[in-house]
Amino acid sequence: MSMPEGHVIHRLARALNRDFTGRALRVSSPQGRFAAEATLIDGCRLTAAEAYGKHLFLHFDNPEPTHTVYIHLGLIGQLRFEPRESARGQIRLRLDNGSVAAHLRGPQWCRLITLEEYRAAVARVGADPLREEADPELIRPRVARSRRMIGSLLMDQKLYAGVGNIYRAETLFRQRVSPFLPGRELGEERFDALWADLVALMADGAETGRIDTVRPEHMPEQMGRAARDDEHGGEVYVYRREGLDCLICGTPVRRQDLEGRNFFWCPGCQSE
DNA sequence: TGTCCATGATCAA
DNA sequence: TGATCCTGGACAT
Repeated sequence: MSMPEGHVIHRLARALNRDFTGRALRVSSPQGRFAAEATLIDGCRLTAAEAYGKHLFLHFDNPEPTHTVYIHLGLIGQLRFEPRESARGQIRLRLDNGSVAAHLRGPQWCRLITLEEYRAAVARVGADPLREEADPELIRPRVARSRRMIGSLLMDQKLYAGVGNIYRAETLFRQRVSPFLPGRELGEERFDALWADLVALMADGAETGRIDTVRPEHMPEQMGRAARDDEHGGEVYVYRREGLDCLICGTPVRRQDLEGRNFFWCPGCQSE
């Protein structure tokens, strides 16, 4: 349903910029947990929505020092565009542009922050494959020095911002890289290949709202349906395909716990 | 009706 | 490393 990897956050920023920026908004917190903050920016104009990795920033022309709403959806949060009256569930934040409402439910956090705090937050975020100015050279040396495995480094938001559990598994598979390879043994070539692949995959995801990673030549007839039924909303090689045959080599896809998250991979294709 | 689990991250120890 | 937070769908009972 909701799929909060970076591409989703970028789509939300685009949608907000299309339909909500430039206007004064009614801001409220029906649930109450953001009510005091909402009062401070109610009636202010939204000047821009921005995504950095999985972090979403909404800038308002508030005369107070607190200009920016800082949202992180976490695992289960969702931001939906709905009729104002839609009252299902607990609505932490409502942005009302007069014709439609943006409803935030179940976020990991929703805070009102100052310009200084905004700058600090952005500075903490790593290279985001979905941002034009993202510079992989800033993280290359850190990956190249690291003893941590690449499967772990890819989930580190201070390095690869916006990459989540699906993109991690899928890009490692596509580039035939073992998740257990330490960063220091990755090498320039594979680092470049992973980065380029993330840029392409995530741009496509931001465009379509789905995570499709399977190349046409590997797409079996009957797969489309099975993959869509699996609910993550795209066609993939390994994510949640435990026990099914690898689309390339036929080896059963394996699942393994990696630092508390499910990791999916093909031992045949990703031997090194 | 209840339990488990999820595309995430933080905190305590 | 494990507990915790937040929502909602799948599945078992």
